[in-house]
Amino acid sequence: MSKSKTELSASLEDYLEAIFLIAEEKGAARPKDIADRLDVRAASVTGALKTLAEKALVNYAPYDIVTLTATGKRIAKEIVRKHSALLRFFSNVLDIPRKEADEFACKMEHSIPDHVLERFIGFAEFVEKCPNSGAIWQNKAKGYFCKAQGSNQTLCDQCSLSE
Amino acid sequence: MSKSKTELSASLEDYLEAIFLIAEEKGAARPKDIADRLDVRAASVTGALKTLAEKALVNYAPYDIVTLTATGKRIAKEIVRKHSALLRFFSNVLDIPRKEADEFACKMEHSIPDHVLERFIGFAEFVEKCPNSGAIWQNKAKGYFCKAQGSNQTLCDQCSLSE
DNA sequence: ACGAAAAGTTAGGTGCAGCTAAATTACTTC
DNA sequence: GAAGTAATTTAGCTGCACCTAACTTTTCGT
Repeated sequence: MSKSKTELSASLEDYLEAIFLIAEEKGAARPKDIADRLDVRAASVTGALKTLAEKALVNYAPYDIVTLTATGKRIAKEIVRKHSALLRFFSNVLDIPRKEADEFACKMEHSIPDHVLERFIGFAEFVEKCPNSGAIWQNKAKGYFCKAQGSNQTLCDQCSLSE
Repeated sequence: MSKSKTELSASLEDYLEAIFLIAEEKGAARPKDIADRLDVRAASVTGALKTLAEKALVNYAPYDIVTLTATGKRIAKEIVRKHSALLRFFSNVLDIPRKEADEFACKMEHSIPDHVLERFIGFAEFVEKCPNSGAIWQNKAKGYFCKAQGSNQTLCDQCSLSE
């Protein structure tokens, strides 16, 4: 028995995620698509697919189209969820440019504990839903982060940042 | 010339950081201390030290004490700065338990872009310094994250979360 | 339907970062 | 100062994740 333990490396998680997203976009995932998306060579994809097949996360047959098993799909969705949540936080709360936010989310998604993820999500929801605190926050944050465009207006009247 | 490019792996950055912190705590870093701190075997430390010495980041001589070069120290401080900033954010803003916050900071510190780091820092400063928005935020956050201890009081009167 | 081009696979290689086991050096302590 | 113990290093191995080069299979255009 070869480690049925579902402990995936960051790399294998990337493959799973890529397969899932490609399948969503264009129906089915072919090795070439995966290679392009992950910016690796086709040979590397073959290797990864074999490993994932051993773990029963993808259905793989040589020269055939790649699909996720039920388990594989479940795990892929988990990863996508993390990615999306992080992206949302970086974009909406920290106001990081999309591309950069996406890249960093990609790195973090493999190591973030569930527990911490929930906090990120809660935080983003709070900032988005709370028009008072959220708005103050975002404006202050931008003013603070980017003094160039900073107006002097004090949105938060008790705030020591409004010097 | 063997890659004077200062592109360090996450692993090597961990060694650098460990050496720096050990040196701060107890004056000098010995391989054993490093091994204990990073939870690797002594033999692995020797290997890493040789690599770091090649890159002129540590002063290494067999059986001698390990010190950082000026460059090594500069880089180590950068890493520590990132680690501290992330830890602060996770602890003070997201209210993650210390240990977990520390572990996750340890993973993120190697891949976070400067740009993003500054946002985290600004965010933490804002929440800490702004007694109005900050306090509302934190209380709502706790209430939101942890319904078990959630009182019904509405700190933010325009907030749609206070249902 | 056949031949070229594209896609996929295989075989074998690299670098990294860890490991064990065995040898060496340094440190105690009597 | 000799002996035992602890620390360190060396040598060689493993697994991972990528790569290139060469081969095989599939697909497509005419």
